[in-house]
Amino acid sequence: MEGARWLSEHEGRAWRGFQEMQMRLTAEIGHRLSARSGLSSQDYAVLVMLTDQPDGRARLYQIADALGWEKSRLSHHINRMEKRGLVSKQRCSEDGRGADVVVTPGGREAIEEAAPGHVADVRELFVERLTEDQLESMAAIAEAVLAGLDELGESSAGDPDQLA
Amino acid sequence: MEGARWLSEHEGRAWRGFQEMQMRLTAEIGHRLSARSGLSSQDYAVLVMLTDQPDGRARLYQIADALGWEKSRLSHHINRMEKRGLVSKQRCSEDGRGADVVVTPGGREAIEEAAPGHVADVRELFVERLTEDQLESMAAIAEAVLAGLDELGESSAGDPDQLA
DNA sequence: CGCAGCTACTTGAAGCATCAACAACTCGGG
DNA sequence: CCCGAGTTGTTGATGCTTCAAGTAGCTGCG
Repeated sequence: MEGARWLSEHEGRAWRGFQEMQMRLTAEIGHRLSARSGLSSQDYAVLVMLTDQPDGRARLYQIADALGWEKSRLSHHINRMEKRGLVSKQRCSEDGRGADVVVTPGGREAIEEAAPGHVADVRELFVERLTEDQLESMAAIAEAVLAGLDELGESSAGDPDQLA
Repeated sequence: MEGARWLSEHEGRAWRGFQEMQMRLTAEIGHRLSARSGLSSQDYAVLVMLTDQPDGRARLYQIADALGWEKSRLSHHINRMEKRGLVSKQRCSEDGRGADVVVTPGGREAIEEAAPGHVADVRELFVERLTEDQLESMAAIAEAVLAGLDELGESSAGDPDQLA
């Protein structure tokens, strides 16, 4: 604890504030979502991604990329969603190893029912709490931090090991 | 999707930015922490809380309150940390049902070794990416949102169900 | 005292996330 | 054509989180 520069009062307030907001806000919003619709935030994210596609279908790797998830996590999750009838999987034309994921009518209904309430929660707990300037700031802050994260894996390809 | 007011471009940028920043930043920082020190963010949070106490000890419910965790989660987690030698549990004087959690020397060493690198990561990936004004904004934003969340459970006690 | 109800913590089951290993396929060079 | 290398997805083990139920000790009221 000697050599490193600690966080100043100012910096600490921002960082701890971010952390606590992050935990409590996502917890509350996720809890409300699943209480009302039976969908977890993860289910919701997958369904949004799929219903954004014109044909309601996407390859696993496309979903994983869009959501920033690991392949294995998605594979497990899609299996669970399939058991609940929200999506179905089909061996892919064109590429014999791949699989297409398709929203089922039930999945579409679930998200269409869930979305308005979810947006209302985001409004109530986040958007309405902030001024125009603060919303603008939040977007800029996220952009700056994400740009920093993007720089990391940039030089030597993807994110794995970096071997020289 | 009809009755509810959707998010404007402006609002959506702030919300989605927050979400993505949240996911990627906490993932990266947590990953670095555990790669270097073998401590998860959760371990780290528990150890910080304990080493903040003058005697390095606290009751389970105090830790749970400070961290905003559920009792059961903490109980499981402390058991795992105990197996790894980071903390130890003692039946409590003064209250026969309770248990005190105490940092072990090993736990203290682990966090003292982990802290400088962790702070450096927070600096590199968060603090240094932002201007003074943005740090100030971030703190104010968190405060505003957290105040909103605090109002929720305020009227009829804790956070459970709300029955009237 | 006796008992109801509270608080503090534990437990077990089920779902979810992560990691490492693997199987199946495609693609490009010889 | 064949082989090696990369891509796509699956699987199983392990650890973590949540939920509901349970145990044990405290507190207060008749």
